[in-house]
Amino acid sequence: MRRVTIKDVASHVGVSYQTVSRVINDRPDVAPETRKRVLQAIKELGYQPSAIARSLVSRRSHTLGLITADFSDYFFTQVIAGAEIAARERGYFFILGSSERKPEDEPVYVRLLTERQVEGILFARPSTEKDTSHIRALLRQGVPLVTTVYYLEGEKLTVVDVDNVDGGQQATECLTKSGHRHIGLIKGPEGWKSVDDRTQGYRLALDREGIDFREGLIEGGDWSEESGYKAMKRLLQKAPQITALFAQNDRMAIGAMRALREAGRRIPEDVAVVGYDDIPVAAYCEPPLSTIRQPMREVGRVAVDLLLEAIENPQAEKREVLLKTELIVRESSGGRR
Amino acid sequence: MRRVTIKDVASHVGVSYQTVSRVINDRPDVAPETRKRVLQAIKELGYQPSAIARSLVSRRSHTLGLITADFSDYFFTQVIAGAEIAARERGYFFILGSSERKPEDEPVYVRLLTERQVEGILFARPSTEKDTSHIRALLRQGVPLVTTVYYLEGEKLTVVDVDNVDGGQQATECLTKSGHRHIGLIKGPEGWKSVDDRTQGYRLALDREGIDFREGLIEGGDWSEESGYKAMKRLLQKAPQITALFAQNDRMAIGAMRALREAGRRIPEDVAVVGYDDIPVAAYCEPPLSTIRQPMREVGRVAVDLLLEAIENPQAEKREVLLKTELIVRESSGGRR
DNA sequence: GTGAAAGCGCTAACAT
DNA sequence: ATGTTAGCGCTTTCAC
Repeated sequence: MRRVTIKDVASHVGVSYQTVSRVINDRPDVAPETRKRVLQAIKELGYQPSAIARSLVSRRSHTLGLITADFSDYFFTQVIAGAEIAARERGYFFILGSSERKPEDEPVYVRLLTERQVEGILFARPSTEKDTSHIRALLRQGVPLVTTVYYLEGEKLTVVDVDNVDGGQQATECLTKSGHRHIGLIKGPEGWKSVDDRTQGYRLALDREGIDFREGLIEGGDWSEESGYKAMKRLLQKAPQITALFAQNDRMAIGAMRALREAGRRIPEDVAVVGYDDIPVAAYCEPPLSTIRQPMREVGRVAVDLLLEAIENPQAEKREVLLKTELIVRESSGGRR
Repeated sequence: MRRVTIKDVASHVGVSYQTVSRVINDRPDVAPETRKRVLQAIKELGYQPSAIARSLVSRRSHTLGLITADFSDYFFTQVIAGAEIAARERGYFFILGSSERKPEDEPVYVRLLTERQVEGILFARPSTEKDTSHIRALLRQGVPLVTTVYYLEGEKLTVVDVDNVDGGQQATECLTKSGHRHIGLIKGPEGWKSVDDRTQGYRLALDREGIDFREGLIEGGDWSEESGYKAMKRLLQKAPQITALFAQNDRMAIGAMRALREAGRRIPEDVAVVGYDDIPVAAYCEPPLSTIRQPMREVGRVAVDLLLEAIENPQAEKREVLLKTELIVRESSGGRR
């Protein structure tokens, strides 16, 4: 069962196959009558042009590579959704090259992606890579490249990120403004820039109120509910005086709220809580979780815009785009005290 | 900045480019010394074979198409993650062809996918399509095709699904076994086979205990927390006697639990609740949610296995594979009454 | 063991 | 307006 090719169409109509090419590419120089017959034959034979053959000659694959690490992560999943839609609107497709659970394989996927002639690569994963030489190699080769929330030391990259300093500050201010002075912090894992940024925002908000930044009020988790739960337990142990908590993502906030309930602390009366992300369940937690909403899909969309821009104009200046967050006040943060 | 081709390598070494081809394809007939020099040149020049050119001549793209509808859906996201890993292990890549929010565009993406010479297509989306003619066309053309949880009337498909009848029965039995006789049901949206199946399981479990199946205990949602919340409110209105609830996914269960709390019903003392999916937050709800765990990643993995099987052997018999669910008992379902 | 020739399906110049 | 020639980067005969 051979595929129908341009030549089959041509001989069926009785013209040269180049004429068929003209028709499918909507070129002007072809008689209306001929065009009609060609179109008819295309339909009859069920002809579909081969994108591969086209790519070979045009040297444009209209394909983008996507490197991701974790499909369970709500943030990146949404980024990918936004990116996918944006790419499709512009006539591009994504090839999936995830490296879930095996960051050490990433260089391999990147190579496979470039072998497939992707015109650019989007890195939609956190900055937890050890080996970055393959990325530097890409940069040297001039492969268009955009990352989301991922920076590379000593290299200028085009990255789309969320203003996490501001976000962390918004979250914390929501608490300080209610009069809280002992505000616990549950950080995300080491090595994430967003963690450092949100922490800095936390610090700025405290400073503004003249509250000391104290390590004793800080614990860390790995973004999971369970880690938030455990961090909160430790925090309750070492800093029982806290009256508020900023958890750097909603999942940890939810785990922390469970620990608080188990410890008999009421939310928000005894301990006010603010999360980060605004995942769908946040509004239905007990109590509904105040949080910071991030424009995740927008991140993906902008990333694709910049990637296509870089493809069009490879020597364009690399730049960093920061998107704003929004504070969503629900019940867990309490009112004014 | 031209790409380095096989010919560049050849002339650099001083051999014909066919010899280089032999080396990169690990063919035997090449002198060890020549091979070494070629390999050396490949490294020096940074040569990468063009997968596109290779595909053109070999007529194998080693690419699979992925049709999906919603990256926010935990189930399908996990299926995709499992599928992606399985595909990569077998040397295949996925091209993303989602049709999020625009099911009417699906035929277009399918066409674009086949133009890209995908060797097979995985449909990882629910069965809510109106227009199915493009899928029937694919079937007629003999394009290898596997779906997850999607059936097509009047066509024999290879589909990987979860045994939702059994799952619904497990969920409901967990409630009947505790002595509940007035068990409410919050269904997912119309048109989903999983909804019908879970409902049938609910019915079977009731039958087994000699409990009447009553429409008055049933409400429907759209899978979201909010819809579960509203459905529960309606249910409380029309069937205040219920002492238990089976919500067909966790997100609706979480919404329902909020409605129950607001109505002053304790969980599980007044109303026991069981969900479906075992999403990550389920264990950290208030109270922790009993639920049915589905082997989502396994679904993706098996789907890819079957797809590659169909590619190898196009006339292989189509078949349906049903994976088992697992009841996860936490607090929301209560103990024995 | 290696090279020459042909061709995968298509586009793009150049003829006519 | 249409056909001819060449070539994209590679694999695969078939010679030598």
